[in-house]
Amino acid sequence: MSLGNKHEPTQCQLVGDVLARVGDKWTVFVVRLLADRPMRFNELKRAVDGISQRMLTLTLRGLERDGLVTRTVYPTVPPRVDYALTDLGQTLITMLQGLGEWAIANRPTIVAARAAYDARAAE
Amino acid sequence: MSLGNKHEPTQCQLVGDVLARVGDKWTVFVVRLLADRPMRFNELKRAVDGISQRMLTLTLRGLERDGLVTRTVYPTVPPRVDYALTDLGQTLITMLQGLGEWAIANRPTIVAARAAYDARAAE
DNA sequence: CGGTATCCCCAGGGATACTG
DNA sequence: CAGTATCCCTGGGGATACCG
Repeated sequence: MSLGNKHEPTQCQLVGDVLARVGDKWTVFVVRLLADRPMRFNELKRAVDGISQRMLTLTLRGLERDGLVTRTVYPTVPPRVDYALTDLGQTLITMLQGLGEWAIANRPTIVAARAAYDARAAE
Repeated sequence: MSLGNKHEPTQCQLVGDVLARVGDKWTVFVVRLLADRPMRFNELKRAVDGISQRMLTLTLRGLERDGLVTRTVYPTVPPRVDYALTDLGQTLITMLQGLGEWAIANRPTIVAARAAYDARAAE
C-alpha cells in the first residue's frame, strides 16, 4: 500500500475535512437541535440564536449534501419542510458528545492558561 | 443551578469553542506532528506542507496561549526554539484520534452522498 | 413558509521583506 | 534560526430585498 497515493488522503487530512465540515460557525448548533427531533426551517431559525436565513440555508444544504441530514418537503399550502438527522448524522452526535465532555473537563485549565498567557503578554 | 446563566456557556458553545480552536486550517497538522516528539520551528515548517511562516507562528502562539503547547527557547547562537505538547495537548490528541476513526469509517458514505447530491443538482 | 439573489464588510490567511 | 511587519486578496457570513 502506498502512503503517498494522492487518492488516499492522510488521516490528518481526513480529520481536517471533518473539522472543516463540522467546525463552521453554525453546524454544531443545528445538529444538536436535530438530535432531539426533526424540525422545520423557521423553527430552527428561531431556535438557533443569531443565525441568518442565508446561513441556515447554507448550513442545512451542506449537511444534506454530506448525507448527515434529510430534507423532506410536504407539498401543502403553506409549504412545510422538515429537516432530520440521518443515521450517519446520529453517529456524528456521538463524536460531538465526546468533544463536549473534553471541553467541559478541560475548560478551566484552558481559561487559566489563557489568563496566564495574556498576563505575561501585557506586562 | 441556572442553565440560562451567562457565565456558564452551554455545551453547544463549548463544543463550538473547541472546534474553533482546533478546526482552523493548520492546528491539526501541527498537533499531530508534536504528538510524536518536540520539534523546532523550521522543522515544523518543513514538515507541514504548504504552511507559511506567518501562519505557523500564529498557530503555535494560539496553541501556546491555550496551554496545549509549550515554547522553550535555548539562548544559543543561532537561537533554538522547541515546541512540545503539554499533558492537555496529549489529551486533545485522543479526541482527534476518535475523530480520525470516525472520518475513516464514514468517508465512503459521505463521498457517495455528495456524489448523489451533486448528480441530482446537475440534472 | 421557506427559501434565492444581491450587496457589502471584514477576518483568515498567503507572499514578501526585514530583524535580533 | 526564528521570528515580525506589511500588503493584499479571497471567501465566510450578515443585512436586505424579492419570489413561489
